[in-house]
Amino acid sequence: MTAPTPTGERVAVTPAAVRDAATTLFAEKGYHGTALSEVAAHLGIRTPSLYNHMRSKQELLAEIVLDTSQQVWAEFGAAVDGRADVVDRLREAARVYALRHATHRREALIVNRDVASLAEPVLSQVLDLRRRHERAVRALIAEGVAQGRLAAEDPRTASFGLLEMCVSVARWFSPDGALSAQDVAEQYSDFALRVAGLRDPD
Amino acid sequence: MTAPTPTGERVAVTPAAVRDAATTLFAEKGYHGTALSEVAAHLGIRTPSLYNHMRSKQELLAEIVLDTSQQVWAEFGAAVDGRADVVDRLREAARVYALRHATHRREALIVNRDVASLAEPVLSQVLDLRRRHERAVRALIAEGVAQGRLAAEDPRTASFGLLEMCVSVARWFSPDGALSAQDVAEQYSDFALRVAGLRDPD
DNA sequence: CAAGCTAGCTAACGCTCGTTCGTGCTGGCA
DNA sequence: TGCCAGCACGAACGAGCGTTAGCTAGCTTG
Repeated sequence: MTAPTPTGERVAVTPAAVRDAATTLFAEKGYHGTALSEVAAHLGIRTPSLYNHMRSKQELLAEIVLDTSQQVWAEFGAAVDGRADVVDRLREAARVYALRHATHRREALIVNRDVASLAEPVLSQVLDLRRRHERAVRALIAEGVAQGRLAAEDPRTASFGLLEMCVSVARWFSPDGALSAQDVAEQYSDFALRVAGLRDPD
Repeated sequence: MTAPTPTGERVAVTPAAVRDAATTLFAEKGYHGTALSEVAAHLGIRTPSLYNHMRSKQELLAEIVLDTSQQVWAEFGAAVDGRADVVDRLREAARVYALRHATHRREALIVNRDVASLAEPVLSQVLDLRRRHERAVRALIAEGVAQGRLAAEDPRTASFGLLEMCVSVARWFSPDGALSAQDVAEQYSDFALRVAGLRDPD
């Protein structure tokens, strides 16, 4: 059950462990920049042994990206669900999005860098999920503007800026830093509302 | 002087043309995801002929990324130079940065995606330039806060969010869209000041 | 018209990649 | 105790990569 591990690790090699190692390496060096031999070395086994736990390198990428994209969409739904105030909904949507990019840095980096390396049909599914998310945020901003609560002159531009700002958390956040993931998410949800033109911020 | 061009192009093949083709393809599919054979096909020549106009694939990447990074730093200097008001300086710094990401989309995408594929010593130079830029923006924010003109509670977090928001322009902007690069840069410089906590926005 | 440079070409290199195959050890269960 | 499934292994594959070498057609220059 455990690998001989010439590199020191002694964790069980499972499909989840393979995926985790691939996630780390894909995030660090990119999909095309990572060889399966590196994934295998990270687990202390030889390259062909990987195929006892996965079907292909492409499927590894597809799983990581699709799962993450679906979770983003689900979290957005949960964030806005049951909140009446449009500003509250937007704040919470931005907060969970920023929080995810602090707590799931590796997956976020892969989604934003290697989506172009995905094969169909997963590529279309992922792009569709991403589009739905952006449109939903844009609609929130537009609703806030219509109610006079927000002052964004162009909801599309604002939604792009706001979302990508949250994405960028994955590029610098460190769990060892002074700020916790929750702290950062809180700050970024404030930033997001300011970008959307919240009147009289607290 | 002109290539036989089985693919239809008939422009002269020069070092600049090779770099331009590589820029387009690296931006689209990533450094490791692009084969030199594709660059050659894009120019209507065979792969080995590329070596009459370049030294290596790695050097192609290094030139693109280093040049761009240096220009960013130079533009920042020119933007803040001679402006007394700290808010004006920050606004202009954000404006030129956002503008560049609309007008030089391909280069921006490469810098942000493939910097990890750079070899030393260029890697260190690029990271250093990027760090200088971020620190300078952070200092502007801190100065604005000290003067009571801005209300960012953490200049570091704000500078990251603000800069990466501008970077994201490269991911969606289209010169064929309704907004010009200047329009977008204007909007984003407003966003940036709001993120930095500008009091009573116009 | 001869010489020489430019820049294209084909062929070939050494290497690495993702993937497949068949073998053999090993540990849990009947 | 004997069997069977699980899983790591070495060997090998075909393909594609970046790069080099050597050749040649054509333009420029005296």
